Amino acid sequence: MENYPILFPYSSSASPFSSNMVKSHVLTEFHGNNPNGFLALKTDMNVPCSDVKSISQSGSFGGSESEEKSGKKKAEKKIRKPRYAFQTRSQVDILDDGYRWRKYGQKAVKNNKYPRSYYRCTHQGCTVKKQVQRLSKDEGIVVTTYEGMHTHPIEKSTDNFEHILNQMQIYAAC
DNA sequence: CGCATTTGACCCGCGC
DNA sequence: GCGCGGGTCAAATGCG
Repeated sequence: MENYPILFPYSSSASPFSSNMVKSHVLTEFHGNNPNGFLALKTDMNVPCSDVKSISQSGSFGGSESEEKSGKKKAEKKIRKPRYAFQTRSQVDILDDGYRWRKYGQKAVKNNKYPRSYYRCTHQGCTVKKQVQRLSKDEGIVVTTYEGMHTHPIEKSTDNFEHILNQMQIYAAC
C-alpha cells in the first residue's frame, strides 16, 4: 500500500488525530495561514455551510436517502443533497471528524494524479457520505466533501480530548 | 472471528 | 448508438 510519509506511531487505527503529534502537525500547518490554531480550521473553510450547491449530475448521489439504486423508478430524484466542501491544508487526506467511515471506493480523477476516495458512514441508517480528494497541483491541499447530515451521535471514544475540542469548534463554525 | 480496506467490475448519465 | 467519466457494489484479503 502506498501510504503517506506520515505515519502514526499510535495504534489508534481509527483516530488519526489521537496523537498530539498529529495535532501539533496540523496546528503547524494551519498556523502557517491562520494565527488561531485549530480555529483556523473553520477559517480555512472557504466554503461555508451555505455553500449548498445543487448537483445536477450523479443521480446516485441523491438516491442514498431511502431509495435503492434501482435507478429506474425514482420519482423524487429532484431533491439534491447538499454538499459541503472543506478545503484544508494537510499532508494526510484522512481527516477524521469523529465518525466511523468505511471506504467503499476509490477512483482516479481526470486532471488529477491523485485518486479520490469515497467513504461512507458505517452507522446503521446513516447515509452520510464523504469523498476526499487532493489536488495534484498542490499535494498539500486536501478537499473533503461531505454529503448529508449525521443523525446519530459521534461514536468516537473519548480518549481524545483534543479531538472533542476540535469537534466543538467545527460545529461552532456552522 | 469480525470488520475495514482493497480492487476490479458494473452501471448510469451525458456528450458526440 | 457508442464512448467516456464518474460513482457504487461486491468478493476477496488483511488486520486487530
